[in-house]
Order: sequence, then structure tokens, then C-alpha cells
Amino acid sequence: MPELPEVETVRRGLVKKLTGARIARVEARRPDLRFPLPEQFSERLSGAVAGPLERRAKYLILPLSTGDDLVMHLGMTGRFTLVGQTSVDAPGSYIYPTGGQPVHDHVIIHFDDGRQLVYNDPRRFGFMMIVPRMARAQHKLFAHLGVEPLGAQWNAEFLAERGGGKKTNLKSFLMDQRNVAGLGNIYVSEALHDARLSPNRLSSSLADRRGRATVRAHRLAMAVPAVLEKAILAGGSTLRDYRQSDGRSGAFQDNFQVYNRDGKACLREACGGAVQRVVHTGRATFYCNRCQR
DNA sequence: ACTGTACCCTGTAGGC
DNA sequence: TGCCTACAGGGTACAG
Repeated sequence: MPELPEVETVRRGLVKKLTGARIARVEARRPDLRFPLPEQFSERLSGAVAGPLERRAKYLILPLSTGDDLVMHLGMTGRFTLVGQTSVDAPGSYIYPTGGQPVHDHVIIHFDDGRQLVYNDPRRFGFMMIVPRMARAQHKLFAHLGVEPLGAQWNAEFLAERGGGKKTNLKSFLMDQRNVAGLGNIYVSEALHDARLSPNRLSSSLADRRGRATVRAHRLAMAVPAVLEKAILAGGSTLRDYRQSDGRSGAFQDNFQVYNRDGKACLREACGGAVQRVVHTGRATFYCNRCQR
């Protein structure tokens, strides 16, 4: 589910509400998510005051007054919902089975003002870790992450340098978090369509013989942030599980040009092609083989 | 250093 | 209505 726009939407929805809040205790309703939850989880967070929530790649990072960072990843189905007296309880924040009890609410962070940050994750591919802030950049989660596509280092020259020497295709190149941090299966397909580039094209075509950025690298460098920013403005994409931190769905799924549109007409004006579904390294890719070359 | 596959886990959609 | 299979936004660990 959550790629960069979804994680960023969650961050924006929570940052003002969490900054300055003091954690009273942490309730872990099971010992693990994808990985075991941190040892002494509640003890290490209790009493800490939250700083401004950050995002790096698809990670949410809550800086704490203790000098630790609470690092959180939503996996495929993770969801954060802020509930309690000073926030709005949106209907649909939880998954309610027929019995009426919320299920898959695995971690609840209780703040001393009575609010609760509830982490719900049916598939439990998400995780939480506590990392000392001084060691964050060297931590294995962060040490090898690539460039932020909405950051200052993102440009055609970076794409040429990073992709120019590789023989992999553009889909796999863009999906690899060591190259680009935060893209996922939806937005790679959408950005490649926007850039009119085939996912099968080799990443080496981002550089010319001298290693300079090609016109294709420039198109891709423009398309990726354009698609991501539109998606953030729409509150992300909800296929099934994803919700914003107030419980609302995203809306960008209504703007998909190719994702999940297998067999339908390409939406590019005057293209006339049809959207194809293929598989790259085990993941579905959608593209128009008429206008994407 | 690459690629492909299996796997982690639950829920849902579709075929029969 | 049921059963079975395939597939889903994430990432990792292997084998080749």
C-alpha cells in the first residue's frame, strides 16, 4: 500500500498534532509485527516528548526527547489513526468485524493528554524500531537508501550517473530503494507513463556515451516528482487498506493513468493504445506500449 | 554484481 | 453457499 505519497500524507496529518505530545505508555498487543517489537518497548518510550515527525523513503521517524528515534514502516497494510479527546474520531478508522471489536490493532501509543495513536496492520509486514538518533544515518535501514525524489539531489544528472552503468530495466531500477527512496509499484508505473518511457527500457539509456543525462533522463526527472506531488495533494491512493491518519481514503486512485487498467485504453490524448500488464521481478507492471518507448 | 524465486501474513476476488 | 487459487501497496534471504 503505502508508497511515498501515502507515507507523506500520514506524516503531514500527524506532525502538528504529535509535536510536543508526551508519551504516557505504549501498549503492544502482540510481541511482534514483521520483526519483534523493541525490548522494553513501553519503558523506553514512556515520558518522552515527541518532536516533529519526519519521513525518509517509506519510513516514518518520530524524534524523541530521549535522544532516540522511533522508526516505523507501514509495510503493505499498516495504518496509523489518531484517536482521543482532542482529535476527531473519524468513522472507519478501524476495521470492525461483525463482532464489533477492532482487530489487528497491534500497537497503541498512549499520550498523557488522553489521545492514542493506534497502529493497525492486518498482514503485519510493517515494523517499529528504536534507533539512537546519532546512529540513524549509519543504521542498516538508512545507510544504503537512495535519493529522495522530492529532494534537492534529484535531477536528470543523478539518474544518468546512477542508472547509466546498470543493465537493469527502468521498472526495477526505480523500484530499488538503493537508487530511489520511496517509489513503489504504483508510482513507478505512473511515472514511467508520464515520462513516456517503457518499463522495459534499460536504465543505461539514461546516460549517453559521455555519461551525460539523455532527454529521457530529463523526462523521467520531471515526471517522478510531478506524479508524486499530485498524489500527495490527493491524499495518496487507496486501493484497499490505506487510510489517512484521520480515517479518510486517498483519492489519487481515480487519477491512475495505467495502474490496474490492464486492457483499457491509454488515457494519453490521441494515443489510441491499450494498457498492458506485464511482470518485472515478480511485481505487476502496467504500461502503454504505444506511447511509452 | 546482477536476476529470479520463495517467503513473511491476512484478506479478498474470481472461477468452478 | 462453499472451496480453491491467485493476487495485493512492502522488503529480505537465498540460490544461481
